[in-house]
Amino acid sequence: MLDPKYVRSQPETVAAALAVKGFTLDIEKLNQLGALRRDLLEKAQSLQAERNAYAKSMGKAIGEAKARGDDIAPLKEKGEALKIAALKADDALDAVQRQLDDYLRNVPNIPDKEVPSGKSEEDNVEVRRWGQPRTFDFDVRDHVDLGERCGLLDFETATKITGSRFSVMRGDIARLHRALIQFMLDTHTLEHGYQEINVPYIVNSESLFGTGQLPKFEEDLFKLTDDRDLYLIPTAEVPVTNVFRDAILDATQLPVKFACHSPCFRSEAGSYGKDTRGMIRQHQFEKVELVQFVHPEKSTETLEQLTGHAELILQKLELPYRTIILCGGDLGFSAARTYDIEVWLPSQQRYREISSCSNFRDFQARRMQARWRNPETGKPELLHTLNGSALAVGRTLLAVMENYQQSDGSITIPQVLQPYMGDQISIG
RNA sequence: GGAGGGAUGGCUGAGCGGUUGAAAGCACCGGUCUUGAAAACCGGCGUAGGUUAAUAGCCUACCCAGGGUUCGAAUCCCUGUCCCUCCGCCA
Repeated sequence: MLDPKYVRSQPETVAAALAVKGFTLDIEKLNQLGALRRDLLEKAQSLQAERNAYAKSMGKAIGEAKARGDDIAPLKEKGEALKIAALKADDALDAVQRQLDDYLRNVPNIPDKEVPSGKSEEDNVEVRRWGQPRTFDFDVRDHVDLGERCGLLDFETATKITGSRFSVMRGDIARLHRALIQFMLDTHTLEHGYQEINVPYIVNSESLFGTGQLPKFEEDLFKLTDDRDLYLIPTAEVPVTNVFRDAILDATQLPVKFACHSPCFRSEAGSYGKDTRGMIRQHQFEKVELVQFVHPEKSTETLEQLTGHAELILQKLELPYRTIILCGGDLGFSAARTYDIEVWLPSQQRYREISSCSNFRDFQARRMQARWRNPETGKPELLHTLNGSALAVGRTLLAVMENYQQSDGSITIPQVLQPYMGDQISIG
């Protein structure tokens, strides 16, 4: 959520910034509701003050009246009238406040100044490229063919068990998948100073509101049908970021850096017919996620570091990639700036997204009330939150399969993964 | 699943219908004292919103959350959430 005070005081500036994201801020509506709210608030508060003062005076008055044997009913009458007036004023205020909240909760984060303008992914800007796509002297297979050939990647069985957009992995492919997870977690915990964390894969709606998936994007989620208001996580970002919901951290604790492996569940409603082949877009996939909580002045540089941590995984795996900065129109609801990392897929002859690293500034922190105590002021202030995939495991697996395939359909295991595979060097 | 007991400020913990935004202790900050520190003593010390030039005052809300009773609720009632103890079941 944006700071309501900031929106109120600089509506034109906010509106201009949000336009980059393709969002039209209804200044008229905000001004109107804001002015109305202020009037109603003042009215409600002064009525309440009157009511409180009267109630306070009543303690003594009733005692005295009783001592004299007087009827106390007349004394209560005025109190009753004040109560009714105050409740009425509260109701009027609540109605306006709710409208204002509903509106503000659905306003996206303001993009950084450096974010390029643009409507869609066409307008994203490449910032760097690493590695040279390999040239093959044979016809490349995609991961589906490669998996079928060794019999260890099976989409048909998954369809039988559950439905479309699921997969079954067996044997060395399942092991390679697991090796990738171990490798990623070890790299981030041992080399980049992240603490490994394991969290629930089912979360409540408050957590989803905190990170910004709710209220706007409920259709992307799997919701449990019992009456407990729970959802499967679409990303570990949700439980891990909410670790510090309603918390006040000490300045000495910062930065907090978590690395989390988890499955992710996405309904993929609205992506029918898109990436239907293979494991690019699945309802269930696994991911190693990095999450950081930092001092507000550090988040800009932290995003660069965090993106670098994700890139290093691809470098160690020797997979060619490029990094792009998302344009305003492609930027997510909660993000102020996002870098996507795209890995080279020989079967598609193009780069495909394998990681997304974002700075949310105080947007999520405000929704979650995740704060730190500033020693300079002694006051709690909002943190900045960031996260990034490092990496999406399923997509990394298929990138390894395709980039490391041999003419006979076997797959060479990248050097850094061999220790995690019992020094095995090839699959199939 | 059954039977009980809880939830109060950064922490511990009183209060159980009216001068309680909340005793007391700890922690923290400022001061006195001291060569320095500790101890002792004095003072301060929640968050959010409104008003305001103001981080000054004043006002409002908040004692798990949401409803209710009452002129008046941290205190009484209802619902929910979470925690604890015992029994049962269970990976």
